[in-house]
Amino acid sequence: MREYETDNDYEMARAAKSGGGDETQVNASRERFQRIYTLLRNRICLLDYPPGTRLSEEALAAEFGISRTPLRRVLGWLESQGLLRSVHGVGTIVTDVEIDAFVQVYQLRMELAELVGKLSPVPPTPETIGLFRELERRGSELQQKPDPRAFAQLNIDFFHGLMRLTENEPLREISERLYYQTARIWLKSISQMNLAQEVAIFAREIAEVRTAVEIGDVSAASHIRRSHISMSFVRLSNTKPETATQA
Amino acid sequence: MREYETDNDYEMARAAKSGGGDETQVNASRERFQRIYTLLRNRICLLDYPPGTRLSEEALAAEFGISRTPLRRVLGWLESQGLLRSVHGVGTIVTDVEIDAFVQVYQLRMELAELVGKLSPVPPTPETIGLFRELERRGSELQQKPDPRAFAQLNIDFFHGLMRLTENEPLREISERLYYQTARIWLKSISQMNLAQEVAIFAREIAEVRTAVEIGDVSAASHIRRSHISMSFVRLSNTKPETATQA
DNA sequence: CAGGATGCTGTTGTGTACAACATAATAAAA
DNA sequence: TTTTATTATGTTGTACACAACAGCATCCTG
Repeated sequence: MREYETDNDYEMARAAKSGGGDETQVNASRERFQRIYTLLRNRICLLDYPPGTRLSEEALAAEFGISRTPLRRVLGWLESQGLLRSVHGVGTIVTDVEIDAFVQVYQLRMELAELVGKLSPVPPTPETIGLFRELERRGSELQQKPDPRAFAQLNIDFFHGLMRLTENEPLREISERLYYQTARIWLKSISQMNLAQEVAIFAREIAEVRTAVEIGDVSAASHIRRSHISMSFVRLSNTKPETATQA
Repeated sequence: MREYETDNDYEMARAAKSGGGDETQVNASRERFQRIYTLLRNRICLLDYPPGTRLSEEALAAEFGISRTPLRRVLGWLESQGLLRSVHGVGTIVTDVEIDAFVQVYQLRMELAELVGKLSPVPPTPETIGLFRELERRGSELQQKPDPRAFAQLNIDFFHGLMRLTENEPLREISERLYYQTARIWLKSISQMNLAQEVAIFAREIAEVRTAVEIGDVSAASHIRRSHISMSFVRLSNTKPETATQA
């Protein structure tokens, strides 16, 4: 569905820009924006840029072969999503999530997960069912060779798969926003937990959801998801005594 | 609580900028951003800029006495909120909401309204109670002299009052975003309806909510709100045959 | 040696000129 | 007259130079 390459793709962008781009350039511009936006968001929530990291506009602009101006548009969107914060004279800092906000976001995400089954649920297509089977396969694979980063990536893809179960676009946008706000905190905590156990639980969740999707019961899938978000939160709370700080 | 002046306030900003601004200028910059953002958002949802309006970056920049660059930052945020859409070579257009998205947003807003009573409800302070009494007074006043714009402003203030009933900040942000996405569509439709009747119904809603708030029952207030959003949507659907289009 | 002022360095914010683009009016050709 | 090419105009997008700012090291002064 979506590409989450973290390297070698902006190189393509540069080639497309300088090379044989004889199609409409405006679309190329919007696609470039989308690519950089998605790329940076992924780097943030995959902890390539841990909370507190200071990003340099100039360095990023140079990396993507563009000027600071269009890059700042991307950073502005990321800032409006609460992932960055620009401070004059200091830098562009990757935000952290304080404990209170983390709790609130998780509570809200639980409710929204359930709403997926209530608002405009869409009967799963064979393609969607296939996607969840593929996710389940990746889950099994991950159990044999646990890895935090692959775990996080599977979690992201699973989330996007769930978003295909509703046609309510505002719900999707909002769920996505909240997901990306806490995904990195979750990932940061996962490292301090029993990785194998978490992977096993997650694999079971995928399997359960896949079963529900297969018989077309989106509501059941959403309830399964909700309960797992809830339980995941409980486990996180039990193992995470300290949290980060951020103004 | 919040100021929604549509004129004579940016003049203050200019004076503060050129005049005796011997405090930290960075705060002044952020406040300026916030002021212009709020101002433009209000103009959009109060239909000063009806859907389809083409805004000129240069004209707006001149109006606020700044360059296009900082203004574009504001426009970028409004675009990320779905209120604007910039098209290269054409202009910055105020978006419209197609019927499907409108339905989806309303459905979602109903659920979120109920969540206000479930997620981190905050016991109303005397100040909050006073606010709702004031809103109720304005509602009565409005009944004697119905006016679409004053109606819209009261609706906005009432919404912000309701947001004080929860401490869940993400829920507030998201509710606000969805509210401002559909408020102008609601206002546009109100004009074609029985204004006096709508005002009367709204005044009753305020009174009911005020009663619930007064006894500290935030959950009841949220359910009242939910039901009124639902009924408002039904009335809108019955009186609005045609809708606007937007890519 | 301690404390504070001062310059140095790197960062984001702003202004401005120009490029890329879309649209409509206009002129030319069939 | 119709159609097509072209020019004119106004718009947003981009690049770059500079201003404003914060943090830090340095140096001067007591």
